[in-house]
Amino acid sequence: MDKLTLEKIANSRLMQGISDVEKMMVCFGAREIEKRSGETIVGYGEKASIVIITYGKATVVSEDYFGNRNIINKLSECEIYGAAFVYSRHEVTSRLIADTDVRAVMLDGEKLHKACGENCADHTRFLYNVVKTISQSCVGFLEKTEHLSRRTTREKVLSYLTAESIKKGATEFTIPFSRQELADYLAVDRSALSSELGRMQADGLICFKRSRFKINNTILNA
Amino acid sequence: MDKLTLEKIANSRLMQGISDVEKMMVCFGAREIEKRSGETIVGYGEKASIVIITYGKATVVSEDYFGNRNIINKLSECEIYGAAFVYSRHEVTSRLIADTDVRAVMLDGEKLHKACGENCADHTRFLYNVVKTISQSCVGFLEKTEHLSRRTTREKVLSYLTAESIKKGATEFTIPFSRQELADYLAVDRSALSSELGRMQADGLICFKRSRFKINNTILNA
DNA sequence: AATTGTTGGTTGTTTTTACAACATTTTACG
DNA sequence: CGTAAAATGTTGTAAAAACAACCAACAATT
Repeated sequence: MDKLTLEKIANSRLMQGISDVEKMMVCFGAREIEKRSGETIVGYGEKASIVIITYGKATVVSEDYFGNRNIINKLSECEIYGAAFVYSRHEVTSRLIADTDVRAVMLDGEKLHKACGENCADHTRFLYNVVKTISQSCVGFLEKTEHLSRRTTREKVLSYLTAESIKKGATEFTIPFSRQELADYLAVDRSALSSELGRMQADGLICFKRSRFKINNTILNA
Repeated sequence: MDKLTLEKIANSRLMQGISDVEKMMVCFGAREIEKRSGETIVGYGEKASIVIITYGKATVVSEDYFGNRNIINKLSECEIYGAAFVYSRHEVTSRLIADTDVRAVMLDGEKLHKACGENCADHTRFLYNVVKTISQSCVGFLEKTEHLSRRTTREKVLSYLTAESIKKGATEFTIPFSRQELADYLAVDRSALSSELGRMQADGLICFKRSRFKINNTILNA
């Protein structure tokens, strides 16, 4: 495992405060993988494992039997996928797709359930990091259900954009989605989303160009 | 803390395999509370803590500024609330409401972050239980977003009912929601939900009476 | 610069939903 | 048992979304 890969892994939230990251990789049966843009990194029903993205970007999706795509979230370098499936021992019900060429490290699901037997500080710390990471993604899902629970497209968009604005700490920001992706994230029709965004701009609620948005303070009166 | 309360706590998923539950309660600054039906057990923005329901039932909700209620899930005896907020250190963004008269035990959020210092087996096991429990609720949210992402009321209902059927392992089962609650869970209008359920019954997809549902195998062709 | 593909925007039509108002059934309780 | 209150079902209408088909802008490639 090269220096750079190890560095990316050490930077992931899972490995904060771990003294011997390399040893952990051995413990958890880490193996490096490479995928081309568009390929599936982890598919439905596959053996659960934790994926750490070390290079590139990826999207977590689920699709129903009629091909309706549902975007769950987006992952960048140093971010992880799959922990909730590993530790709940639940079947993998989402799919991880490479947006770009991707390098990643996969930690074996079964090995993650076993401590190293030495009850070492690193394993305890790792478990704590897992708790924190999964909790954060849990709160993230909670936020997404907030958006999805809004009745109109306008309300969904406002809910998402204000949350994003708060996260970025600015009224002007770039979102990580194309139009089609934003539509799939908010579970609305793309063209309907485009129309509504246009109306919202006409109403003075927002300004936007492609994926760059600015929300106006008039938004509070909407 | 009386025998029965302690027993309920020991039965919660958080305490599986813990040898000295009573000592854990001391470590985590457990305090017992009682609420009347309809009262708020934990409100928005309150100090994060883990709540273990020892008697009664409760509902997790969030409301937007215009009073639209969004039901997140329902909790029964031995089930827990709040762990994701505690460990993500995120602000509490949902509200826990008593459906019936409720007795519960609250574990102090700050104390949960500290091990007992003795690096004891019980604390390690507890942390592992936390991981498992939060992972399960994470997967639960994932499932809920599946329902919410469907475009029509019929699809939302089918998605929910088939998931429920699989969970119960039977085609006939009782759901934990009233009509209004199911509507708030699936983010649709109550009367529209009633109509749609009627149409679905007329179409031979389902049979129902109040909260008792039976899904037909014709559902596979829908 | 021309070509091609991708992305975003526009418009009109059909379907679906929200909303409101009311009818019916069930439940709680004096 | 009878009545009130709550829950569920029904219907009609107005609003909103999905859908489809198309156009415009932009990016990448040669």
